[in-house]
Amino acid sequence: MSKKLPDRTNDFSGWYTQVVSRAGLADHGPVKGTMVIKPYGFQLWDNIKESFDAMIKATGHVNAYFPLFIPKSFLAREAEHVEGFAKECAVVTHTRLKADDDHGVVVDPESKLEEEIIVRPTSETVIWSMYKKWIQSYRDLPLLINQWANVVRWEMRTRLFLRTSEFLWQEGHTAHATAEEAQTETLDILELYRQLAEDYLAVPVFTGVKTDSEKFAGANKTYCIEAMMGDKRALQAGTSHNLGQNFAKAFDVTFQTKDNKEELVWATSWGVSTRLVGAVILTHGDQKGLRLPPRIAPIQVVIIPIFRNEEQEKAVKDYLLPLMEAMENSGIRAHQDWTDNSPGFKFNEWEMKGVPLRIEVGPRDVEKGNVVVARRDSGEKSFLSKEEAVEQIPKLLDDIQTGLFEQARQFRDENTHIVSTYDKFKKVIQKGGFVRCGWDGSEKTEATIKDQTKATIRCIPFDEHPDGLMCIFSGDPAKHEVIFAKAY
RNA sequence: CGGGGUGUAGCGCAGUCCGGUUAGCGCGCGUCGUUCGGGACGACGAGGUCGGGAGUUCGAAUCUCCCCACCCCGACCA
Repeated sequence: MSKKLPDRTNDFSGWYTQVVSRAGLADHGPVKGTMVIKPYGFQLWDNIKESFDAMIKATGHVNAYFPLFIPKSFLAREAEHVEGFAKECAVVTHTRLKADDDHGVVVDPESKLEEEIIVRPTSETVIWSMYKKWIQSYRDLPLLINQWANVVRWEMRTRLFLRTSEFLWQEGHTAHATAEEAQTETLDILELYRQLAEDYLAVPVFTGVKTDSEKFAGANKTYCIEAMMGDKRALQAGTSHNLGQNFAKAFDVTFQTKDNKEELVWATSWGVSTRLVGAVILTHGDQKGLRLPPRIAPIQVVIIPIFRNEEQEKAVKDYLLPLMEAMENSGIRAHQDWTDNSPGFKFNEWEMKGVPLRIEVGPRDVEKGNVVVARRDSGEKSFLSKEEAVEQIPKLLDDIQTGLFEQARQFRDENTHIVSTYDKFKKVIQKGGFVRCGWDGSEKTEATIKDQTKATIRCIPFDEHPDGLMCIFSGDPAKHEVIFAKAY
């Protein structure tokens, strides 16, 4: 394995693959398109998960778990939904194997299922089949349930974290008495996603609504957060759907109002996935590897001891004790690396893994009462007294958190262009970047542009100003101001 | 599913065209020693049904046929 990563500007995708592997985040599973999330990668996901879990619990949501298996017929209940997912469903057709003649196994034809079972690509259908039982009165509403689960979508082209056949996510499914309430929920959750992305992952996002062609199959409206990756392509980082009464109709879920009328309930669903880990890598990584935002970093501070003999080793170890204790008391996730690799090797290794702060402690520091503190974001090294270090570390971590966000936002803004001619549009898209421009609202325009440039409408941003704008393609008055980009 | 490619040690590869002793190399791994403030070095060592099957041959990683797997490029997607 070569020591240097592939060049991030020329071979971004090679760079990504290597970072995922060499930072110890994930590996390929034995079945094509599957992913093994390794401990370091899983801690990262866990921290993201814990952060969001706290947010939804604080807003009245509760967790539950619904089955992996869904009757095949359920998917067909909602017309658009089935069309959207049919092509990528794994199907269970048999329930057992039997020994083969030559020491293998074959599917036992006798075990064929009467009704085949699909592996959930998303859980709307099972959940709404249950909601039908649980909802009778307006008193049962709103029903605010989330689940953390795996889902399977049989993808043709996969990449670790960004698109895998099986992935982990959370899916919220809520039921409400009124359309207004459902709409409020949809947007409230989108706001939580924005906070998760920006305040925790330090990934700046555009918020907005999807066009009809890009919306979730079965939704009335899909809202999203869209981020720009280091190669100037867009990544959809989270979606929140207003499902209207589509699933209530499909599963016949009604409730009695206060004045004893029977009405269909209103629904939302929303999800973020392990793709967020990919977003962090693609947003903050640099030529040395990962750079993790402190709030979600599995290890926030790594300590590299330096010594030449047993005497020095002991001196360093003792010297570190109070420092470790102080960090533990302030809730900092610190790790000492006592492996027998050389210090230089460790520096590179932990930089690859993206640990925000590194502390070096050697004989010279012990003698002077110092430590060396190095920032992963800027590479800057400073020599601090031990006491200063204890005091400065939380502040440095905060600095890095906001610094990474600011850096990413600046990069995104520099590469988001307002253009008014299709020529200019094509140039920007080809070079890489986001385009903000007018769109006449027609699906045909959208499809033609996609065909010609590979760029899609990532969203109609909430802060759009379509007045006076012309459509970039047709020249007609714009119905919306939209953001175009090539997407993952 | 179409087009292209690759299967040899944990990983990356050479050897295959032109069959011939004991199948190599780099990284990694193990033991010991010297190192250690930006990817250390030496010595010794472990590790292979050469993707699978059948065939040709005195002899097959190498030639022939069949099968399998995976990767890359085109139509879908969080």
